[in-house]
Amino acid sequence: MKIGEAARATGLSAKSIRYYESLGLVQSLRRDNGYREYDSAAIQELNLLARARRVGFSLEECRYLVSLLNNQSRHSADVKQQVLQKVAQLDEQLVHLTQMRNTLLELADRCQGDEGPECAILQDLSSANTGMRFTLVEDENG
Amino acid sequence: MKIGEAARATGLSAKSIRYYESLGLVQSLRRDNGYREYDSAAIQELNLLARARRVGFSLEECRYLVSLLNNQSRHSADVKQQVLQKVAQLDEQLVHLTQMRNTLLELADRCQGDEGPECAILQDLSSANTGMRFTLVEDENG
DNA sequence: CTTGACCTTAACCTTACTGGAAGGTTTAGT
DNA sequence: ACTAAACCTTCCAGTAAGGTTAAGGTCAAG
Repeated sequence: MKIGEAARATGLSAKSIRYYESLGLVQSLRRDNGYREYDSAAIQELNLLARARRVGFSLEECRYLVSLLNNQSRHSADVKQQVLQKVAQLDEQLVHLTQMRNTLLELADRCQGDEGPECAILQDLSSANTGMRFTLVEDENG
Repeated sequence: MKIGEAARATGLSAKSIRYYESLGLVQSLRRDNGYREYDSAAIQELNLLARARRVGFSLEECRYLVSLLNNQSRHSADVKQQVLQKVAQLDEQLVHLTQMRNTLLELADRCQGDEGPECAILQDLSSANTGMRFTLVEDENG
């Protein structure tokens, strides 16, 4: 298999495959003309890279997963732990994105959204960020 | 205000402030010794940048928000639309991350997680990804 | 007079690629 | 045999949003 076929087979771009090779994540044989050649074991590795990337693993994490794939004395517990750790990371991200989303919705709710220039959103975002839910008010004895 | 104070006041790093200036997102006056000087209007812009970044706006989107902040004939509807568009983007991301998370949990469920090398996760990830729930079948009339 | 805390610019590192330049190879068609 | 399309090769540059380090100027205190 040449790189273009390998790309179509795995859903990666040829560019990405060369990039992964430059990082030592996969190897390729070479034909006499210099073209890269991929066998079924290489295609397996590329599939792992493609799919692991799609579910959120970084290339360094993929490097570890590929090493496990090629290690016949691996423990499946190590693979599982890596996956569950990634789930925990995604959960953190989800919490963060949800907070951002809710903040934006609260801001949008307080904005008229008309032809006028007064805008609660801009007022809020451009003022000092206390991070507080309540506003400080001046004392009577100032 | 010097850049360090401005940084502490807004929660940005001095480095980021210089970077934003290099992109033309904010301006600064200069003292005789070359130090940057920030007035309250500049601090407002920096606050907008800091907080807009935190809720997910890109620097290019921030550029637009700053231009609205400085445009007295703006329409608050434009600000609101930008915010709601960002909410929609975050919603897309949330869907995507949630799918990734669920895929990973399904994979983890099918893995023993023991000392042995057999691992449903690696098997799944390294095999061809149809990504399909249904398989394409050839037409009778070709 | 020196130390420490500031400030300045410039240049490189990061992640995970994508695009393009400049050129070699193969294949199909005429 | 010639040519054009469709492959392939390497290398260089750029993206977002800064962080890090280097090398040096400025300023206040002790």
